[in-house]
Amino acid sequence: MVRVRIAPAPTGALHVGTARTALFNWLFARKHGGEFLLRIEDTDKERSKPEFVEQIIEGLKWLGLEWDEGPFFQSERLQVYRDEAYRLLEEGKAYLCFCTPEELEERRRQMLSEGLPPRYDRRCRYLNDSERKRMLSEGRKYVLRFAMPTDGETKFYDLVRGEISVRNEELDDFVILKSDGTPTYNFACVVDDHEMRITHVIRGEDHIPNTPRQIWLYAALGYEPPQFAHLPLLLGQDRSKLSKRHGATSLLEYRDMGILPEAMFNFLALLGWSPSGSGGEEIFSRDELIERFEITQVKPSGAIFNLEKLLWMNAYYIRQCNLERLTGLCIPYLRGSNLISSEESEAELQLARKAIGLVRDRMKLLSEAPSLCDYFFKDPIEYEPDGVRKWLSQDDVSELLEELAQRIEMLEQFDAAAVETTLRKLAQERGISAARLIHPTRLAVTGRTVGPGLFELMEVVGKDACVRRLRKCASWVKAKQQAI
RNA sequence: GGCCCCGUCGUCUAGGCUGGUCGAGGACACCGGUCUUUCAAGCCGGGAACACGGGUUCAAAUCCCGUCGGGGCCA
Repeated sequence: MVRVRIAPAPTGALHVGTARTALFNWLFARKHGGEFLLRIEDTDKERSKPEFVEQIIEGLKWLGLEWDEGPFFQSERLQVYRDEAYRLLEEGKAYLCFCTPEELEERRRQMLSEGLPPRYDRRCRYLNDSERKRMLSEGRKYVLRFAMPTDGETKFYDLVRGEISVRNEELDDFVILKSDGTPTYNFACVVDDHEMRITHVIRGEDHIPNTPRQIWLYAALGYEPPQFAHLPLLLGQDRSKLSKRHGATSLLEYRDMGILPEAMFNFLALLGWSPSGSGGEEIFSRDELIERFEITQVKPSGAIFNLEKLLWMNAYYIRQCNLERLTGLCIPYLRGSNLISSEESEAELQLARKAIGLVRDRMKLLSEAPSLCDYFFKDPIEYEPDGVRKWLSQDDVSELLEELAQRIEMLEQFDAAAVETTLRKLAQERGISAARLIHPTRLAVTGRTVGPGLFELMEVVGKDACVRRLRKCASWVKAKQQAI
């Protein structure tokens, strides 16, 4: 039975890179009918915060990555790590180290100055019993260090990269239990992955250097090691690891700016992986991704997080989205811009639905909803300067708009078709192109030069508002011309 | 600095294991055209890449070696 996990530290918001790792684990589990677990690595008391745990959970749920077991908290398992660490001590596979941070720092500096790599010199590994007893009786603080083999080579097979090997002399005797009794990352990770019966460790490439150490821990503890797969890192524009200085890195930030979860899911799945022999398709449903996902097809090289492409994909999913759901998703943004009241009425909802239906093709982010459809909810307060220059500066505009207002006011049946007929007829009578009337009308009604088809838009805005706006614009133009 | 990983259009990638079908395919972005009341969307078209050098081979994006470049980890 395949069992995988995501093990974030709650020391910050859920990073999109972590989300991508979670996604690949989830796909792998679903693909193989296995289980996906959530483990919170909160042994760092100082930096771990409950609100980050909440955010991790919220983010994973938003993306639709439901876990089968957990969340487990490392902070609740400290005794387990201690027991295992002391077991290694008894078996002679770990030892007490009394070196103080200051001593270590000094020796490190010295090694560096001698041109040597700064590694722990293992002096406490060779302490004899009486020396050790003396240190203990002096009440000196100690850590537990793992006794690494000093020669030979460690090899492992990575599902993404193939064989990876390191000479053991490169690895020093790392700490497994700190002086305060808390475990280090590598140790807690191995103990947990074993106990949680993890079969495949799928994580970021930044963990490759940890893997050989962990493999030795598995051996020393008598555990069966899992398979490893190291995913390429998500990169910023400059090809360094994606971080805050590249812009938004938190999954929830993307949610808040109006990315749809299915767009993020699809996008993230295609960073570092794509279905083999794909004929250029980019849009995949969850089920298709599960079906086609193959961990061994993951590309080993880093992938730049390309916001442009995410936005394109999001726009695609917005266009595909069911209108009812899309409207619901836009409501908070409309409310935030005071376009609809906090307890919206049925009428407001209906208007929002129609407005969103007309502007959705132009929307890349849900957060654009207010700026795209504010004129459905309130009269424009100004006109786009470019539009004014182009379409509202002719001498006859004021009169044309006034005339159109009058004719529209007379309409008994006010809908897109009627407005179109009325407008085109007026243009024809005056011997001008329809465009010469359409553009000023758009400006008058929406304040903008761009937007949905004018006639459908006017139908939604409504007769009274259209007439009022046309007249208001007509007099605005007149006043402006007289002022010159 | 040491170790490890990586290197196909600007970006995400297909192809690489199993060399010839690759005169390198798709997508985003960009440019042009089309549709059209505008902007989008759609459709059609365009420019744009196998990091470099050396092998192996009849034949290399694909296999081998080296160089360069980038990144990660440790400090």
